[in-house]
Amino acid sequence: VGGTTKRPTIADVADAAGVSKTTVSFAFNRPGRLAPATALRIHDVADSLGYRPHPVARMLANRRTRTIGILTPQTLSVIFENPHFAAFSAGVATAVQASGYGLQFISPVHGSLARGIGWATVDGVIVVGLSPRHREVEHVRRVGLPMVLVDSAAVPDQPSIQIDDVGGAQLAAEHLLSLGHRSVLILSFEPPEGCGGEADVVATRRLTGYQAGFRAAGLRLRDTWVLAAPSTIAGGAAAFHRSWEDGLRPTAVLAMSDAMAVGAMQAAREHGLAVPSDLSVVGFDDIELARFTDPSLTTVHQPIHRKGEQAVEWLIALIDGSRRSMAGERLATRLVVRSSTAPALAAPPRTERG
Amino acid sequence: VGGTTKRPTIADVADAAGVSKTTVSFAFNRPGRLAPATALRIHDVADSLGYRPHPVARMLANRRTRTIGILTPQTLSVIFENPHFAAFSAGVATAVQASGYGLQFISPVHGSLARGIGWATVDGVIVVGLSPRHREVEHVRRVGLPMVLVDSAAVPDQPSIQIDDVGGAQLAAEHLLSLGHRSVLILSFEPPEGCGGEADVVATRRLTGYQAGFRAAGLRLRDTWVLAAPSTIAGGAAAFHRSWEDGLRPTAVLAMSDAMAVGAMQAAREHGLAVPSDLSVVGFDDIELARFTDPSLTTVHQPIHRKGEQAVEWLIALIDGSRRSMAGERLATRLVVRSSTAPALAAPPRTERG
DNA sequence: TTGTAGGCGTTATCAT
DNA sequence: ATGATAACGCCTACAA
Repeated sequence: VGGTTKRPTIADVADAAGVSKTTVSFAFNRPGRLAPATALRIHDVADSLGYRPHPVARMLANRRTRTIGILTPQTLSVIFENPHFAAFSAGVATAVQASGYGLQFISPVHGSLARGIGWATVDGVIVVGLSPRHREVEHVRRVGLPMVLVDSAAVPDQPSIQIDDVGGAQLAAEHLLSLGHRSVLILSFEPPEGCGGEADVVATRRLTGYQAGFRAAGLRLRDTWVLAAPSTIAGGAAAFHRSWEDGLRPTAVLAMSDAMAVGAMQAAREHGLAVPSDLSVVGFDDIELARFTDPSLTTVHQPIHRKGEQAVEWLIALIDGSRRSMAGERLATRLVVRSSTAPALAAPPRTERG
Repeated sequence: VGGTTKRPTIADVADAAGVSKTTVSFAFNRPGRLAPATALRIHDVADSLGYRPHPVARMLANRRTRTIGILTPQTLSVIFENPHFAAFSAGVATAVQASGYGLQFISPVHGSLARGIGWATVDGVIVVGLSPRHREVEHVRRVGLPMVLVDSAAVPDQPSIQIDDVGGAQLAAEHLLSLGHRSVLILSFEPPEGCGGEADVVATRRLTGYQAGFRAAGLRLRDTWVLAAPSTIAGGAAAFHRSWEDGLRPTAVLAMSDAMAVGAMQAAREHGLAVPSDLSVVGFDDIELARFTDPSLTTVHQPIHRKGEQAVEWLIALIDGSRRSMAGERLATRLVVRSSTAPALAAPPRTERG
């Protein structure tokens, strides 16, 4: 129970075993190059001393950390509570683990992402939800850190995972319109904090898709029926309540995330509305929960898990310098019709007040 | 543009600015000790060169990483999809970020946690769901890495966050029994993989609590009515289906996690059962979703977020050597009665077959 | 206010 | 099969 004795180093082991540091290093990293007996003895000595190679020193000498980072502008705590991000992280984690890499979450330190990056020991980063022209993205590029963009916008010469937000959103809108809905409330993401007024690219694309759907039906979106909220269950619920108090009486909701959609369904119930007979709801993402709500949620499926895996694969290719085909065909989205949508009532209430 | 040019070092900056390495270092770490003009000039030069201090070298010289690790026996991917773990991580992340630390997830490399630890650059670890006598825990202790145990068992001289699993489970059981239920299906965690046959301590404690509740009512658990499943929505659903096919006809379900409870509710609906009139369901954890299911879920609340924060606080105290009061009063649990439980029907079906 | 020199613990190169 | 020595990039007494 030595307490705070100094941590043994490779030199201590070398001394105790009567060999050189090189030999000890070999015992751990290239056991094949050593006489079996020597290797064994060294490991015994190391164990008895409680020695293990110092990871940081190892990284410095190797000039690689075998760790990749996930970079987001949001606070870590909101991230884990966001089902979409959690699922994405799961995809990333799967690929990372398969490649024998470590995973680090990089978030703003004292509000500064740059500072966070400055302390992160990673070989490359996956950047989520940041515009390619964002300050911090430029920073990473200048620093020369390998990087893959996700949920961002496409720029040439910059690997980025694209998904078909516009197409998916359009399908969602068309579905609702074809069911006869004309009073549609749109629940949009709130622009992420600390983003310097930059419009959230994903929200913009999805809105564009909704618009396209409306236009195809000869209609157009009304600004009053677009509400921004945090992409959470509570956020969606609050937004729906707000719209109700403002006198809006939608027959359908188009939510940019499943979390918001679930919140809207919950809020609707509290106002005595039945889903889908009184109110249809369409989400986005197709998180696991969407199959398990009551009624199950009609939503736009995107390959969240795959998105994470592909980001890692590309990033590691970038790190290894093995420039593989990073041709950016965008990942497809598709509408999944479940039980939260139904035809609009014959005479949908069109009033905007009372 | 430059492609693969060598990364600039502190020496390059020193040369370009016509000062010594020390001065450059001061410019970054102790700006106060420098003439303002000098500091400014150095920063300019550094920027134009694209220099940033190398995090790994920094760690080596400082002998601290300013990063803490979360250690779990599970695959990272299952972890993020588990709402309870996600919420716990959020709590950890909150505290970590407030302390200016980084966060790293450590998971088995090639099936070995020890190998994962060997490569992790952390000042200390939070160990989740591992028995104090687990091989890997012993390993961490021997290595002398500061450590806080969570969802584990209490041992003297080892900081660990305790929550009142037994008491909470007992409350849940008593609630159901007092409503007249006698045919109760228990959904238990599956023992985590790679745990070497070691019983999962949390599951054991909760089962003990259920038992205590039954005993207090003069009853006892029947083994046939305890089913193990993965702690997920799908796992809970599958388990309920299985029990139904086995001819079990419970009037109530006692699930060790909210995820499993939600799954059971979903499965019950598919068998034409209404919750709570035909089947009462009680969960455990009180995740955010529990308030938003339909019907909302009666469950045992535990302070998940707080659990994460406290783990970090203690760990950092350990790292800093500021031995604060780590007196282990266990965090309280309490029953939250919502809408998923109701009195049992007058004549509960007691048959175990058909 | 700034510079000199040694150390942090490891791996890699090149001998022997 | 093993060893001496020089990186790796930074920090920090201590000296000037």
